[in-house]
Amino acid sequence: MAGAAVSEKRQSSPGRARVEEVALELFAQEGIANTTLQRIADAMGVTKAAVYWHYRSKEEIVLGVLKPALAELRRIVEAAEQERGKRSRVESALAGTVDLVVTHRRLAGVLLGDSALRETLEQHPEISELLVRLVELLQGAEGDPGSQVAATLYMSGLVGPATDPRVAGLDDDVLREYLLDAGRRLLLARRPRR
Amino acid sequence: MAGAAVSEKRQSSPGRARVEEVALELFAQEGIANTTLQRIADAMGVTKAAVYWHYRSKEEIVLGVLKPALAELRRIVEAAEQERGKRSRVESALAGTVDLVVTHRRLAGVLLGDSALRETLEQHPEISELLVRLVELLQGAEGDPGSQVAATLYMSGLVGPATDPRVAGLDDDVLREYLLDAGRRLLLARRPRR
DNA sequence: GTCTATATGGCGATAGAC
DNA sequence: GTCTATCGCCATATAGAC
Repeated sequence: MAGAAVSEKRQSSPGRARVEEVALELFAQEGIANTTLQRIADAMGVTKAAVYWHYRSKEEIVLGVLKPALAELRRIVEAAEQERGKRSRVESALAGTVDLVVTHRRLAGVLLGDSALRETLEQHPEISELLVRLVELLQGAEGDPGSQVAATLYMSGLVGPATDPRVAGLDDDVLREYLLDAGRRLLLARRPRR
Repeated sequence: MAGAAVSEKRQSSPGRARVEEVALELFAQEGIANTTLQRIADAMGVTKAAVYWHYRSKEEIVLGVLKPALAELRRIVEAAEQERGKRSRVESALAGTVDLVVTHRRLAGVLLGDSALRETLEQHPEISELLVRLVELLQGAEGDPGSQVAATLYMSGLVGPATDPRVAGLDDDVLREYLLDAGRRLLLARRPRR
């Protein structure tokens, strides 16, 4: 605790980085709920108490793991909202989310796949507000039921390509193109009026 | 235990039906992991031990709740496999799964949304084999990566429309049509070759 | 079939020595 | 920063009376 305590830099220490690295791996493999502090500690070769020196709760570990992805998602949403046309906004949000999922598959799988995590995220207004903005972007701001159904199908569906072992072998660039194709058909194709 | 023990009918007693009814409600509202036996018992106005008289484990309750949906899914898969053309098989599997999700939204939400449940289902070969056959049907038997991505996006995406509060107000018939539209665009639209 | 009471175990989290 | 040890809690599951 030499000069580190000065002004409390919050977040990011080398110790935390190591914890979050192995935690992500375990979260992706076995889910958050099944990943006990004991297993994280075992994987690091230390004890629970050593892990807990860096954090005050398990939730803090989870949020630490998710933080980079959420920061990136925020940039994606804000960039998409800068686009002028409706269609451009959808395209931008689509390209951004696909890229995020493809390049961070394990993290995306954790973020999207864990139902218990949703409750946690809803406790954090700045995060759930971000997700609302994302869904609105994907809907194309139409707000008609057809667009809502398509948008929620796409959003919740991303977990499949992120975790399905059958697509795990695809290169990033290949998966990205297939996902963009699928997303465009779902979100941008002309739909019958009702 | 008058004449009920004769030949062990397995499954389905009036007592089990009542348990599974309230269990489904709680599973849908708060997830399987958060639904303790105590809460099921409270909702029924009895004690944990009374609930446990009908079952040997919590997993048996979960499987009991899921059983009707899985039986229906089996009929859907087998019917789709009887269709002759590739496209007909996709159409049939799509219509069947959409109908299942729409008419049993809460049950579908539980079945599709719980990540811990997947591990349980994978322990039962006859169930996971059924899901494999379903994915193959939705892929159109092509097996190319684009079809795999689309199929897994659709499958994992169904949980959204099944649970999203923004579409909860839609009538069954309306939601069914929107989901069929989305599914057709995703699974049946011509895709660029690669 | 339902009850009270308890066994059994794992979890997150803390205390305090080193 | 890491350790040993332990607390407090709540979960599933069981025993046995009624």
